[in-house]
This record gives sequence, C-alpha cells and structure tokens, in this order.
Amino acid sequence: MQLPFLPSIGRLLNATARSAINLAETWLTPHDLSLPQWVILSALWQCDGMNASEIGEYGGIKKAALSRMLERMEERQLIRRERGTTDKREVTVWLTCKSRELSHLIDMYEHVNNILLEGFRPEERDILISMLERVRSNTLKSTPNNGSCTDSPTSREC
Amino acid sequence: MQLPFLPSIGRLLNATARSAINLAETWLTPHDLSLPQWVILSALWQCDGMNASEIGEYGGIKKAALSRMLERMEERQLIRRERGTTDKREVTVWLTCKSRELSHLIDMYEHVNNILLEGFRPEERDILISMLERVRSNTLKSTPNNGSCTDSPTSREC
DNA sequence: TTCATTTAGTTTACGTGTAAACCAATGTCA
DNA sequence: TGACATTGGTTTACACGTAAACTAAATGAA
Repeated sequence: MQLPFLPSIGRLLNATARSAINLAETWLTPHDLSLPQWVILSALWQCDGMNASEIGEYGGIKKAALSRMLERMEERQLIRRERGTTDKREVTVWLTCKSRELSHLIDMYEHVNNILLEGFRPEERDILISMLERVRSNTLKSTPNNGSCTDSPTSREC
Repeated sequence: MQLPFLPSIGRLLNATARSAINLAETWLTPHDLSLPQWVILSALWQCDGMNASEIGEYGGIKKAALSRMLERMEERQLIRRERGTTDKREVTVWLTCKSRELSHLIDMYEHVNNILLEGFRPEERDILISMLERVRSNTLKSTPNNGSCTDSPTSREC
C-alpha cells in the first residue's frame, strides 16, 4: 500500500507548472539555453538595450538572481552589459551576434502553449486562464508582496 | 511603454504555482520549515519510518535533492536516519520529538487549498482540477520522463 | 560460487530562487 | 552646500532543482 497523496491543488499546480517548464526546456537545451535565460533574451529580442530593472520587472526576476544570470550570460557571450550613460547606476543590456541568431526562439512559447492546450476548445482555454488568474489573485490577497509585475511599469519607449 | 507579456499560459501557470508556494510558506516559516521539508514531514507524519526511495516517490523529489535535504533536516534534529536492517543499502527515516510536535502542520495544505479556491463553486473546482490534469498529461505525452510518481508504487504496509 | 548487473544513496558540479548586507550614484531638503 | 535617504546593482549565504559520476550492497546467471 502506497501513501495516498494529500488532495492538494497546490501540488497539482506545481506538478503541472514543472512539467511545462520541462517541456519548454526540451526546446531550449539543444541551444544551450535555460528557460530563465530565454525569458531574459525574449525581453531583449523585443527591445534591445533594456536595463536590468526593466528586465527584472518584465520577467519577474529579482535583482540578485538577475545580476548573477547576466554575469553568466555575459561570460557565454549571450549578452553584453554597459553602464547607463545618464544614470551611471543603471546597467543596460545588449544582445550579441550569438544571441541575435537565436531570436527565432522567441516563438518557443507558442509551440509550448499549443502542446499544453492540446485538446482544449477555445472556450475551455479561456476558462482555464481565467481560473488560474482567479487562483493567483486569491493568493495575492493573502500574501501582499509577491505580485511579480502587477504594478504599473517604469516608463520606457520601445 | 512597457513590454507586453507574451501571452503564455506557461507563464501564468508558473506565476500561479509560485504564488501558491509563497502562500504555503507563510504558514511554514514561523516554524522554520520550507515547503519541500514539509512535504517530507507530511509523508512521515502519515507513516513514520519510510525509506528514502518511498519518500522521494511520494514527494516527487529526486534522490540527489532528497539526500541533501535529509542531511540538513538531520542536522536540525527534524529527522533521524538509520540504515535498513534487512537491506543495508536502504535508509529509513524517522521523526524526532521536535518534528512530532509539528505534526499539526499536516493540515496546512487544507488551509492553502481553501484560500486558493476561494470563490470557486464545487463544480468549478472540479473543472480546474481536471483541466490541470489534462494539461499535465499533455506535457507528459511530449516529454516522456517527468512523470514524478505516476507509476505504481513499490509496495509497503503503512 | 563467482562475477557482472542492478539498486539505494551519496557526492559533485552547476543553475536558479530567496533574503540581507553592501556600494556607489542620485535625489532631497534644510 | 552638505548630511541623509533612496535607488540600481552586486555580493554573500543559503535552500532547492537537475544530471552525472561514484560507492556499497544485493541480485542473478553461468
């Protein structure tokens, strides 16, 4: 006899999310990219030269983690960092030849979406999305400060 | 102008899962427990003396990660490890006084579930669960080997 | 019985998440 | 102008997640 799982929707949510991550990474590992790295690049592919804060806000990445990832990505020639000109505290981040050549990978999420939602009718898809949003907003009511990116953005032209 | 998010259900799934984790940890951090540690203890609270493989299977934790976590939990007197008697490769894991006193925390997931699903009617709850299961099974079709714990268990009385 | 194979856990190497301390540049206000 | 707070990033310390190499014990087949 095996221990039955506690009937937790949190567990299901996590297992599903992790599977989705794994799926995305099957697309990326052939190109030596992790999913978090893809997130950063997907920002730059849309708007090269963002600064670290903007990237972090876009990707829901905290500054400590982001700083480290940018360092590693710079070592691998995936990005280039540069001090901001007007505000010398800022760091602007630029694509390299290498990462520009990977820009077709920006479509990855569409393929993944299609697989995740295989067999869902359009209405079902919308229901799932709205339910996930309801769940998420339920959690935010209870834990005030994990709203990665729900605030209004710092302005920037792109 | 802020970069619009790519309309990815994977991203939504992850954000929601992470919020749920944060919510669970607000319950646990006052007791100096992380969620993965709670998962391990929740297994032992139901069945003390499981061995590492069984715990890993129950919690969807890979052996490398589990081994390290058990080590840390042993240092903190949350569990005790013992070599198996019949099979000396196995490690059986036991609660301590300290962790036995925390056993009321096994209800944590119910409180979290209730918050996550606040405002959901019972039918809606079932729909959400079945949709998440469909998404998860979609991913498993594409990435064969991330089925943490879908296999039939190794037998054990409990 | 012996030797190759499998199995249970450990260890190592690496990437990422968190929080907290820190630094340097910028803003603020008397 | 000159102290002080704020802000953008970095660093450190820690907890997990993965994969791969490794050890010791058990298994199984010649």
